Amino acid sequence: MTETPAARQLAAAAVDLFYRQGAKATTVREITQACGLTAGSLYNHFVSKEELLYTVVRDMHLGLEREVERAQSAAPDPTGQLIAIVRVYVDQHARHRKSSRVANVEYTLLNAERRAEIVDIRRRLRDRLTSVLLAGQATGAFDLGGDAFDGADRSTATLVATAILDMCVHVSAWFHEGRPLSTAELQERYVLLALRMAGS
Amino acid sequence: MTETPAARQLAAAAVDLFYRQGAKATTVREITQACGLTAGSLYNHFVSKEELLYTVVRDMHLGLEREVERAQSAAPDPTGQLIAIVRVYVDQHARHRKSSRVANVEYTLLNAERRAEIVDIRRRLRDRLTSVLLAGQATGAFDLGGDAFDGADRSTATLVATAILDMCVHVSAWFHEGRPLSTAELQERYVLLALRMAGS
DNA sequence: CGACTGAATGAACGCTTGTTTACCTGCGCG
DNA sequence: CGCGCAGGTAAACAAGCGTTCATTCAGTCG
Repeated sequence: MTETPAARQLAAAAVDLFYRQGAKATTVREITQACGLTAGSLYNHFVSKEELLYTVVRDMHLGLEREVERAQSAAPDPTGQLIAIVRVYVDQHARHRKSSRVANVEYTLLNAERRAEIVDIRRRLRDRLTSVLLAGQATGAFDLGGDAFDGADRSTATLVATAILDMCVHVSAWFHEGRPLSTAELQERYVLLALRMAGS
Repeated sequence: MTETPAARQLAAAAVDLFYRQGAKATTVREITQACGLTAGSLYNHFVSKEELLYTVVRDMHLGLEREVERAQSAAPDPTGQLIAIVRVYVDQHARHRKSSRVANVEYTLLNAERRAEIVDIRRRLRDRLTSVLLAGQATGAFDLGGDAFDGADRSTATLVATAILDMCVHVSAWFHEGRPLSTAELQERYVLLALRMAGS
């Protein structure tokens, strides 16, 4: 129920307002007014305000997952995959700062079914990094610092994965291009931090 | 305008609801109903709903700052101070999960003046860790991994401080005592991660 | 040309919101 | 003992909310 230019413009205006005020604090009238329309017009393009929020949140999560898959599959070993995943996360959350922030903060306001779908994508993304960390630990490329004699501790790997992703995701809360870092510089610094966290 | 038991009870109910639904999505009637009161009663204890949110957010931030100061001043050197700060952050965000999450997410909804006050506390907290990292780099205890020949790069230290705090703050989004980690175990794991990030 | 369609409109809907008001009540204290 | 008052109530308030609706209008196509 999307894909027309008008729908895209409404979604873009919504992202901007959601980012600045929060989704619940943003009214349908504000969104449509930003596009030079009146309130009722929104319902020619979205069945409800919640569906509009849903498409924004879902598109961002699916886009992120797609980029992560692409980058990871091009990397040869766990170290390269960790680097690739961190680069994609930082890039997405820095370059699409507003939609990323909205997606990460406001998805909790979706109804149970839709929220479950988003939570599932987020779990898949985290599990993907967890597996990379475990693979690297198995080859000796990483040292996750769990209890020494417990070779492949998945809960330790999950914890490190969570910490790495939390750090990357939060970039969307404060980053501004070129103040004082470029996106590329930020990527390289965060790659270094992630490698250190993994004990590389 | 706070400090009576009734005001505290209202604040506690508000934290719980804000945590689950967001502050803007929570109504005055829901908050008072949770305390067995009617809507009007809230105004015997708070001048507005926004002031209630403000006291919740401010109390959490001031409490965190107080604990950080206390822990840091008891530590002898930069390494000990970094460990102390991370322990406090993890402890507070794990043990007071709901109020921490509300404070970190919903402070953006406050009016300009109050938001500026909160942003200031957050900046002070981050600057404190930045200084610890710089001190540790000066003594050779840390290696922050900035450009090698630029001995005391404050922007690099700020970036590492931001990454460490973001990781700790986000604990409030997912932690549940004993699943599978206790607060104490989580503290030690995050201390290890932070030390690695600082190049200790 | 004339029928059809997608999209915008403005008015209205019913409901909920935060807040105010006028009134009531029970407890502590001079 | 009776008075004051902190703290409760129900009811009302205007404003604002998301959403619906009948209608209009501009293109498109056979």
